[in-house]
Amino acid sequence: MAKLDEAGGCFACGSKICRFSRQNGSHSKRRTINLRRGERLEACRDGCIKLWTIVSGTAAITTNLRDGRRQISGIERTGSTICGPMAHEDSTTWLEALEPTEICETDFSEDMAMLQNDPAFMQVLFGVIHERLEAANRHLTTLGRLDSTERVTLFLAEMAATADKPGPVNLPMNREEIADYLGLNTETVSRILSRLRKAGLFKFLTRTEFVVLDPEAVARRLPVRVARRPRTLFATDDTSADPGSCPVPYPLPQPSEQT
Amino acid sequence: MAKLDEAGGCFACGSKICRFSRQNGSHSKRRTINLRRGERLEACRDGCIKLWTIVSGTAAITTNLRDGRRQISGIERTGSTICGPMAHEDSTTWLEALEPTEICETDFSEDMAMLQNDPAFMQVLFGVIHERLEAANRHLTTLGRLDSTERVTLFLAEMAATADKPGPVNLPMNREEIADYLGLNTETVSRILSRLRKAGLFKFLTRTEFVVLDPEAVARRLPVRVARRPRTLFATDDTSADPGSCPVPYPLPQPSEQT
DNA sequence: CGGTCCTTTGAGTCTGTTCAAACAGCGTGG
DNA sequence: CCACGCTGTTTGAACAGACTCAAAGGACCG
Repeated sequence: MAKLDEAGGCFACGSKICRFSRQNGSHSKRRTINLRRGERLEACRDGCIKLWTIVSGTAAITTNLRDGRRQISGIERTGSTICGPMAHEDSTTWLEALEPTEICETDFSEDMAMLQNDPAFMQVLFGVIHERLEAANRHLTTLGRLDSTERVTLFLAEMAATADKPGPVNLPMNREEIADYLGLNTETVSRILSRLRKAGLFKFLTRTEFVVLDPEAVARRLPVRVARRPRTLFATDDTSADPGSCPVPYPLPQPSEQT
Repeated sequence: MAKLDEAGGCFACGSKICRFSRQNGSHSKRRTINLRRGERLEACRDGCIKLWTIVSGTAAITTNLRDGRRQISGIERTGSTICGPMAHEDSTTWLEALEPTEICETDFSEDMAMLQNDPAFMQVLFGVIHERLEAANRHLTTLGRLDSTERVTLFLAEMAATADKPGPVNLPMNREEIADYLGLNTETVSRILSRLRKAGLFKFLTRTEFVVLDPEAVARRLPVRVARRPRTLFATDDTSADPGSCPVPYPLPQPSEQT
């Protein structure tokens, strides 16, 4: 058995999903993958179920249309879990590391027949996918109804809000990747970043590191609230595991506010 | 007990979810709701879990930003099931009927403690939410990377592909609703519809009924494949229930093609 | 027949894209 | 150490697509 922390995840990846993987015997299906920037994980094809949890780093869920256009549908950061089957029939989708990224992969393909009868597992799986749906809907609205300035502003605010550590925010993406996430193009992103910098909202220390100078002004410019990091799957460092919150390893998401 | 059809759904709504609702005793939590155009179902607030299955008609999942901008994140048609907790902290989201719509509501709030230990139920729940995530990601790419002509073309093609019955396609939305779905504005939608009509791709019988004249040309103009109706939850009319496909009521979606 | 609501069409404006060029950072090799 | 080239970024000018504002046209209903 792998060591489990108090919150029910293993120390390797902090996720609450990997504890369902086989730990002993020849079928141990869990492994750690280290990706360098640009390296990809493709969704496997025939009927396998893999889950990836970001242990550290940042990765993009990327879709390519057949004529080369690209859309990043999600930026996944430390602690978030991606559920395998992401390939559409037609366009290609994969997970791509934006910086050196450590991923805990659990392959449930062989165990699926058993696990789909395990309610605890199904609850975790539901939680994972529900979180992604929420994020997708938020981003949908961003692309449909916010103008380019609002998109970039929201993007920076969310990168700041989901940062691992306090202090200057790490921005492990180039202009083209930001553009592909926001449905814009490189030059537009660059122009808007310059404008936001001149407006005194953000300060760029380097091209990949910035500080939010005026959070109130940022919030005032946005017609939506900035999404915070989802309820922490992680029982990281000091904040030692939310104590005995619920009997199941991952609570079914409910429409409650926990502002 | 309610009558079950061969596929495991009840006759009332055809969904495979409602069979988990209590059928007898005082707690029967299933009801049929008839909405007229414009009427809404709000996601309930405090910790309740409701699922809505569209028995007939069309409804839109609609989000309002605080400054009045509106985004329709999904068009839900006969057979699709919506999972309750859709409200963000900030903006308001609801389900709105676009035409007279019959909805089968199942409220699992009281049964949740029990049902979340029922793997069959969790599998269905997973299936429901997974289907919505797929749709959300497709639409995300549409909004991020397709131009207005492509969006409208794709929209019409998908309305045709998901229509209940063959023959002229029913389009139960006005121009503003189409615009809110596609991230455009009313006039743009109208202009593009005119252009597509003149190009001989579609023919409008009335303002809310059209025919796809040239499906090949439509497909050629699009950089993505047109999404078809998801694997039929329904064992409707003649096609009597896909025979013994899998032992569980709803198969776990797998990254398999079934073109 | 008149009124209302939705749609269509036009003219002008603005936002974001395209194309092009200059610039900055950085590693390599002389 | 500096020159060079590569890559990604910034900025500008011209263009195009989508939006705004406005007005006319249709459909429907009392």
